[in-house]
Amino acid sequence: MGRRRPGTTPTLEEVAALAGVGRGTVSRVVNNEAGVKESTRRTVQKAIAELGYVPNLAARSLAGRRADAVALVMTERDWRLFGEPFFSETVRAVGDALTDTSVQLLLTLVRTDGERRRFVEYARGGRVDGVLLMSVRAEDRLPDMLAEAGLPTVLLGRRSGDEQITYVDADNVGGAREAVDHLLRGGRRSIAALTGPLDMYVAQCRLRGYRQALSRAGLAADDSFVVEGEDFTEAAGRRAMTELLRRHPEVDAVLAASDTMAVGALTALRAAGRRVPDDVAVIGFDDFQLAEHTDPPLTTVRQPLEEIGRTMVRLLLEEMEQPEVAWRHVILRTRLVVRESA
Amino acid sequence: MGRRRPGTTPTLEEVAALAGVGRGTVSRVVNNEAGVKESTRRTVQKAIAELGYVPNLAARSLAGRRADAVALVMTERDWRLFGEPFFSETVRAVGDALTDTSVQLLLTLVRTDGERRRFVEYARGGRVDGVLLMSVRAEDRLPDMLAEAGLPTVLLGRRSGDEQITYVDADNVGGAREAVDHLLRGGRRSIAALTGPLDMYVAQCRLRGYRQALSRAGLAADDSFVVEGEDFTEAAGRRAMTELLRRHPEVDAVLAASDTMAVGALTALRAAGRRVPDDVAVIGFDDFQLAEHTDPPLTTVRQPLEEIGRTMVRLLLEEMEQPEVAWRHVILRTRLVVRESA
DNA sequence: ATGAAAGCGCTAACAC
DNA sequence: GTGTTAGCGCTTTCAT
Repeated sequence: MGRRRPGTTPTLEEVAALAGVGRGTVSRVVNNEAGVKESTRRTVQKAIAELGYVPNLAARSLAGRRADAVALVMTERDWRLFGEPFFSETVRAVGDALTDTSVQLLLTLVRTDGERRRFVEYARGGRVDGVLLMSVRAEDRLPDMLAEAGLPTVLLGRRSGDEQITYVDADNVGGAREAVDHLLRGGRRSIAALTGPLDMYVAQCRLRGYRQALSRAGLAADDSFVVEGEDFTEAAGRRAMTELLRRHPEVDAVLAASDTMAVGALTALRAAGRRVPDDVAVIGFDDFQLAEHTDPPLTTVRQPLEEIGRTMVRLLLEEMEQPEVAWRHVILRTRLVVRESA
Repeated sequence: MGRRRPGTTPTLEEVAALAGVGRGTVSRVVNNEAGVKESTRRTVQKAIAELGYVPNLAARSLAGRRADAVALVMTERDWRLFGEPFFSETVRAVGDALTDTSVQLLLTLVRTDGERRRFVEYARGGRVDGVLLMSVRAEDRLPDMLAEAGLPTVLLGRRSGDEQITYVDADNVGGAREAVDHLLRGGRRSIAALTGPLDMYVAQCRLRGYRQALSRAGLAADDSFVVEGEDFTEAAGRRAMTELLRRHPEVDAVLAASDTMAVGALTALRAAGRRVPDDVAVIGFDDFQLAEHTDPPLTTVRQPLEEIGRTMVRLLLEEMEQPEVAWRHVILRTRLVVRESA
């Protein structure tokens, strides 16, 4: 709408008049529906081109069809995190999954409660057909507000063990367990975990996998080998590793809750004069550029972000078609990417 | 609208019925218009709350009002760049500038021509009131397509010297000149420039500033001291610096076209056994975390991103009100942030 | 101050 | 096949 000069945007009706057909026919042509004589179709298309007609999307949604747009929402107080590879990779994956559709992807960043309210109004207002949410904290009510409004909603990750909304998640428990198994096989015995903030379910899961691996190997649990990071950043990893070295100088392996944390851990280890990986092995969860550009290269637990994005989109589109399904959960396998220094 | 169960979303009419007033009155209350008796207003508000009424935005836009949304578009083939601090900082700045409005910010990423087309349809379809564009290449027609459609459009940066669309830009020429002046004052004489891709106007401007400073100081221009990077990334900076050292081992100062490039240059310099800044001084354009976390800290030419974002939003909102203005240009001053090692 | 009525541009159901 | 018609939910005159 804006203040577009009236007349600038021709309507369906004007196209119909120029083509000498009814509005219904034009509508059919525009929406590529079958059942229009080829010759009329061409006449209409010429009229459309001549007038530079573009459908008014507001009218279209109002008339009962879909908005042809979905929102991908990031709920982070700190927008700098939005520069993290995890986010940009996810956005890319979701965008890729939508390229062949006519669905417009709308990225929205929700920081405050005010923005939360505004977004709910926007979404409930029927401007999107569905919502994808990433990085949702356990206490965030946004997903419930959307779901209650009857909006198809899909989460990346879950807020707790009994999430009542459709989500796609990586097998964080299994991934962490596998990583620790790998360390154990390598002969490591003093294995520590630098976790993410434990009010996030994803961090809890990874910690659980770590503990499972140790207990299955018959090793005693020692929580002094677990240090909680305040977030998943490099700085948090550095601080956590420093604290860990203070407690346990004898540590010979570390599982970090993210690849950025792992890089932070490396820094702290080097500052303490430790050699990696001969002296201390480091495995990071997640796997982006950072892990590749690290020297020595990090072994990582890779999340299938590409597939996570694709799956989220698939579930969302399906949910838009079949509202009778209450919710579904999909867990994707992680993959251990071993990078041993030569 | 999705497949929202009918009746889930009450309409204005139902609110009016419950409150025992006309639809017009409810509309006025919802939009906070004056001229409604305080008692009626309260009655209506109670009905709204009771029904959980939320205005249908499609209907609202259709009825002639604004969409109450603006899009911030990134046109980058490579979405990884979207993780660059320049982008996230700009997004943050624009978001901040919009927090106190009822305007929803929609971030969209446009990579291919297909996505370009889809976005234009979306925007022309009246789902946004205006468009902010960042990182537009010289040959990109998207801004023109939008402007021709009568959509208020504001660019961050310009595509050429005679941009015919409203834009906000930093004083790239002045910033580069100031940086080189600073190097000259420090006694440097063999000053090189690692530029961005020269098909981008911003890169041309920074190169021009570099040349101006040298020529004003009476130094001969020597283009073998200029190396063009393929983009603004760290890798490009590393490669450009390596090439430069091959050509001119005697170089004693470098102006890099971005802070990430500057970091890349540092790496290359160190690999070549050069000491920074005693031996070679480095100044980066732009200024984010990287510059701070670099050792030694980089001197940088800081762009006022906060103010750029604010100004873009202001211009866009104004343009939405006054379509009679053809276009406006705003250039903001940069600031040299000197960080000398102790 | 408030109700009634006329669209906004489109889709979909129904006639022909 | 194609034209006609009835809304979708809201804003906005225009009466009252």
